[in-house]
Amino acid sequence: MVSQRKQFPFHEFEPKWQSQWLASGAFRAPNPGDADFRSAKPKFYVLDMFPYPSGEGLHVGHIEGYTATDIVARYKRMVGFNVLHPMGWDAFGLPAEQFAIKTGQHPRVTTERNIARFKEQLQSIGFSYDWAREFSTTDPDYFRWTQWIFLRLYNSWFNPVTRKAEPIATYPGKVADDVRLAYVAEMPVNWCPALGTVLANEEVVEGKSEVGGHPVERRPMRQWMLRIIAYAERLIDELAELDWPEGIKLLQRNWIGRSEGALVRFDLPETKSEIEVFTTRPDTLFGATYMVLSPEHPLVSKITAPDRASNVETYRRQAGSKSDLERTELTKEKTGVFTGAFATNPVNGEKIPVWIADYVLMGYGTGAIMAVPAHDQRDLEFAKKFGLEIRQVVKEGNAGGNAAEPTPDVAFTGEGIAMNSALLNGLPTPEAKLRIVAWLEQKELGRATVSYKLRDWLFSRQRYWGEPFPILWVDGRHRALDETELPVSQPDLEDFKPTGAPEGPLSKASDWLRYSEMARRETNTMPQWAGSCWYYLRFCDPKNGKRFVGETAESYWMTGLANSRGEQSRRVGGVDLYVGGTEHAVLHLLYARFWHKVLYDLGYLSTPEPFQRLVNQGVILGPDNQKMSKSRGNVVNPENVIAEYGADSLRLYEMFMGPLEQMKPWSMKGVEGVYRFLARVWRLVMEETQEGGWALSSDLTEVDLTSRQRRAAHATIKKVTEDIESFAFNTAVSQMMILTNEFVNSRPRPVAGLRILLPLLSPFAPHIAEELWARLGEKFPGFDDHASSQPWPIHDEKFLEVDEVEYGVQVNGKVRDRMRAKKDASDAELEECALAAPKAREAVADRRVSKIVIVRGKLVNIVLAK
RNA sequence: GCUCACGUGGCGGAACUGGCAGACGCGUGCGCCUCAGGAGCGCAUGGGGAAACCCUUGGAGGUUCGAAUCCUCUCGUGAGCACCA
Repeated sequence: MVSQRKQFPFHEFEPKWQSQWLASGAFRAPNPGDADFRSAKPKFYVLDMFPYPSGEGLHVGHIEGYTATDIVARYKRMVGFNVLHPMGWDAFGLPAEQFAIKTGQHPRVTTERNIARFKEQLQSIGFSYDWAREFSTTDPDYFRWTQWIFLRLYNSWFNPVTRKAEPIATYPGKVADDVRLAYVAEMPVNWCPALGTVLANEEVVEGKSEVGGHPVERRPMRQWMLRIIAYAERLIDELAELDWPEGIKLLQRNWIGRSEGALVRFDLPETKSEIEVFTTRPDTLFGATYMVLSPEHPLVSKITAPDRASNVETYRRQAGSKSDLERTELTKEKTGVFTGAFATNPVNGEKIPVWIADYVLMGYGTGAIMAVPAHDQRDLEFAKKFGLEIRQVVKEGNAGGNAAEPTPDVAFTGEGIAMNSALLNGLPTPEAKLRIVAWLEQKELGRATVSYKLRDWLFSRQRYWGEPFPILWVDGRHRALDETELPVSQPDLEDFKPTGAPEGPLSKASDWLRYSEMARRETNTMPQWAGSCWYYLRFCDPKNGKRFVGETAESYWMTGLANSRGEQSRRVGGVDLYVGGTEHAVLHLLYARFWHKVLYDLGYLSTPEPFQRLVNQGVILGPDNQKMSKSRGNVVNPENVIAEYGADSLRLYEMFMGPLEQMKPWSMKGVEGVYRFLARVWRLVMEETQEGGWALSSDLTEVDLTSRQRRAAHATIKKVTEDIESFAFNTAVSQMMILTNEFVNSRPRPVAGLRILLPLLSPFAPHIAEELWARLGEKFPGFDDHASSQPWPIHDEKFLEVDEVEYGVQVNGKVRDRMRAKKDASDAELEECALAAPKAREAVADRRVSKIVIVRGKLVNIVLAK
């Protein structure tokens, strides 16, 4: 295609301004202590979820969120804030490592190349980042502190009394290793043979790896874990204070999965053992007719009767070899085997059989349940299959109501009235729960408790391209390296292939591995999430060589938010605005909160939460309304859009498409639409010369705005300001279009209008705003400095007022006519005027008017009698 | 299955706290300008109807002087969870 002459020379001025901003350090954010730091200004920390620099380059989805934050950053600077708006790279991760395995090229090389490309692309869009704060999670100066934070976790425990992390030295018990926040455990984990590594629960989706979709199996292994469960309660409770979308809060709450219930002890006299179960329905204890242990339950071999041992062993082996996928797919039919053991139901002394079945999961509760088939669907299915007793102990309805016939296929799981339950009979479920728990506690057979779905965070990976653990192994015991030995860098390797064993690729570097005669290094590395758990802190003070973040910098940027009017708001967290996709709802956003709370508890931070306000951008679909993917061939490349329409058009279009949070399809026609708008703005100021160049328009004059223009201008100031504050960028753009259309045909064209429009436009389309501002400066005074360093315009309500308002005239709620009325017309005048409107009179005809509703400035509704 | 979110023209979407539905943009039609236009400018554009007028925010009810907005049910789409005891 022959390149068409562009409607305005963006390809000249966009790169020009980009390099000028870069050269002048226009968006540098001074820290407290710097010579140019202005302490009187309020601060604003606006952060993007930093990207993984993939080989694909920047995606239009990245740009949507980044444009939104850039608009806010630029706007906040113009209203007088110190703005921290940084960017960096989350560069440890699988793709670079897999590329290395294929090509033998060191991941560092690929990573550096990708970072360079990403950076160039971001700069070509004119984002106002303070590039002096840039870092990558793979920089030794950065991951040194990631390792340091790991040591804080390793050297801390969660004190249940204070509900806080404390240094391990304060632990009163004997075995510190039992309570460390970072600990080693031998347990069944998600092993992905294809990736040669284990994965966290959060990284496994429907039995497959989130990355690549490879099958994942369960396999017992020795792994590093982080004790995130200790924080489950605070992670739920403290969500309440955050300005996050309710949907994300809900996702986190559900993921953490708090449920209240009771622990109940069942004795097995024959083997002198006891089984503890968790139940949310202690009120149904009288209906417990059997028990089920998870196949992995440690008590299984102890209690199994000799004549059952081989059956049980076979079943355990089968269950153990099943992948998660198989185990969930085979859910239609319940399976299980009887252990031959009997337990005593503590409430009635009955002997009930103990089974094992894979529908009971070791990972939740105690790995054992009491089965109440009448009131639990799964127990019912199991009981029916194996012919176990079903006993109804709750009836539907209120006290005195009839007992519903137990249906054969559907268990009654709702609340109701206890029956067949001795001391509970006649009690409604909530009271029955309290009563039985009190009874159990008194007899020391059980107690009220809270259980969570959240598992501890599996924190080690068998990979090369990640942070090595600052840990040594001596005689089979782990020991922390001293802080002074950080960072621990990966050894150089020729071969990055996973070993397929828990040792991982680092074990191939024998020199590196051998720390001393006795000590060997830990060969696992940290998961990719480690680096993103605290990067927002490092941005406050990225060059600090003495501390992970300097205290002054941290307390300045992470506390003391003020809104645009300088008012302090209630706050708990540090980053004032955090924008990114929903895909991190239960991963990064949960992990980062956890680390942050630990560091806060240990006294390193000033706030208990990392992100005060979170906004999710919606997914951008391809033009065909499908998810963008290479295989569908519907991926929009931002570089092409910039070449064709310019960076300002790209930015503006992404904001104009629709609400930020919403999913929406791409449309090249839509890009052309905003491109035409920017061309119209350009021609407001410039006109074409005979020679085909551009010169200031001869229509431009220093005349007053007409009252209509002034009203439009002030309405635009108001709307754009409010819309930026409320993230309604699409309607802000609409309003600027309206204002521009007001000036298009005005001759002479008042320069004063541009003094308002260009600053409003500059956060959205900074290049054209700067260029036109500079061009106007050649002839008109007052256009000194830059558009982006202008104070934000302030609207004046008095210019918005009109003398006459158009009213809708309704009869019985239907618009029949319209009328004009003075803005301060009295109610009586409005009524009279409405009744006189011809079409309204026709609609009223000879019927009686019962009342007239007046909505000032809007409408008059004539209500007729029935 | 459970939980949550969302359904408005041919399309993306507007509509403050219940107050004139369809702003703005795309597309389309007609006209102007032009050597030319995938440029620009003007007018029109929810549907039906010649018109008066009627209909219209997924569907059905309800509350209200008045509902896209609130309530109940229902259908559809999307997301998350999924044997969680």
